[in-house]
Amino acid sequence: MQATGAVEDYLKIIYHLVTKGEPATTSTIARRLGVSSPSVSAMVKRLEAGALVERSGEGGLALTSGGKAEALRVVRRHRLLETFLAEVVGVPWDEVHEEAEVLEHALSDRLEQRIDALLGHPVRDPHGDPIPPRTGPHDERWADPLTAAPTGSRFRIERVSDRDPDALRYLAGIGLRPGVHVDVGARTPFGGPLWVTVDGTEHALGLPLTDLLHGAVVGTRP
Amino acid sequence: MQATGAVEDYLKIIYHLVTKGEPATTSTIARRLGVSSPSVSAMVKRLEAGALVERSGEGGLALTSGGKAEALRVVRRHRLLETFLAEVVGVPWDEVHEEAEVLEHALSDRLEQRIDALLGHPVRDPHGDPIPPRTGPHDERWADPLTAAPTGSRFRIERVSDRDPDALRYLAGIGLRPGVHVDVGARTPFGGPLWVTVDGTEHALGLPLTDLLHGAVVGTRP
DNA sequence: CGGTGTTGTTAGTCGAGGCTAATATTCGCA
DNA sequence: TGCGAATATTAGCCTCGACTAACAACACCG
Ligand SMILES: [Mn+2]
Ligand SMILES: [Mn+2]
Ligand SMILES: [Mn+2]
Ligand SMILES: [Mn+2]
Repeated sequence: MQATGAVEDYLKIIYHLVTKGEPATTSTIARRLGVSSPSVSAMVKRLEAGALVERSGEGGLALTSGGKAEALRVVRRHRLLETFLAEVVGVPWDEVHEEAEVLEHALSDRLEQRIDALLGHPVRDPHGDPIPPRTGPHDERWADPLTAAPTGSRFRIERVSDRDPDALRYLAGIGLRPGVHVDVGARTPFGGPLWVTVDGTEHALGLPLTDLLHGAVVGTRP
Repeated sequence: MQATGAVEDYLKIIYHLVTKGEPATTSTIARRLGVSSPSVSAMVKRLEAGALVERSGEGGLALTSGGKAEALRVVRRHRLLETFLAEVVGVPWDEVHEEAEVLEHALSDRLEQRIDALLGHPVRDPHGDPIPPRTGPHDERWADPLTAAPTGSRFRIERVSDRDPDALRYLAGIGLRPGVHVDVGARTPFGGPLWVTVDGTEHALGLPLTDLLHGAVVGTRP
């Protein structure tokens, strides 16, 4: 089957849902892609005919090995482009995702390899997302969200979800980027904000925000 | 009307034909685009409905002001991308055209402006083609082909047609690039090669090649 | 003057990728 | 227990952009 831009986007979404443990169903795909359910039904039929996805026992869809390989190629192009745009062109980190979402479908193998070499074969994009290698194994596992970190712990941010530009700008503004350590403070009950200290300054982060930040506890507050 | 990638390519081809003084007809467009005549007929109908082209008295099609503006936007993106790929990414000059042919349809205004600024607002692409400004007048006129230069003259190369990668590689190999001066030697009769001296070395160039090189006579051989 | 290309259009078809409306199923909850 | 909401599919339609087959209008040439 011919991997058009639309096909690539569907495969990528299914890949993201599956690797986050969320079910890849008609409705979740439709919501994430901003498309009607019948459109997804029709596309899934084409993807099945092309042996890129299959119905997986429980609930949703799964990628076949061919579908996963294709999805990884698109994810690789996306994250390489984000890195390239940020590091070489100077595009701010809250804009790179949107640009890469389009360019990922127009990048040739040849140019991908040139960009990869120019960047020195990077392994993480500006949001901390791992860049799948051209061949060989790839680990997409997400670390725990900051939401899950216990009070009094020290937390190292590894990945920041890149889908909301406004959130990204805010987070960058208070110094929250991959690689940064934060001290986890009090948790306000009933869905209230979580207090964290970054660079000596305290901030109250709402749940929508703390769910975007993933990483690992690396000790206790000094 | 929605300017899809296909529409952009049609407008660009019509623009190129018209500015070279060649008629923009169904068959010339079909040949250049590698597409059937009926496909062109249908697309031209859509372009007319969208007020992007109109039948021009003699022979072919003409761009409306809206169609020309759209064509210039695509040409600008194409040539900016070629320049960017060559200067920043290090893509060889015989490959940039093919890559830009695809990327030109995926470049946002925002990114276009960043690249333009990063390059210092270039006015010529790697082949010497003028980059249309974002607004304001643009001169696309082609200088004379080397074919027309008289024996014994000194010729300054301004533009090199970028459509044939093999020819570009060959030309670069013997030092023929925009800005270079050549001494025009004997012209072999009956379509035979033209002798030119570049960098002190004599080369015999066939007609297909001398037609790709455009520029101006800047004096006589010293 | 009568073929024979070349050119352009129409008619009809196709696949991709979207849409709405209608129709099951199933699930949660009063 | 039964009703409404969510979920998925089908049917039917649309646009875009390609294709082939067929046909008309000309031009050129022997
Ligand atoms: Mn995309
Ligand atoms: Mn990212
Ligand atoms: Mn193009
Ligand atoms: Mn060029």
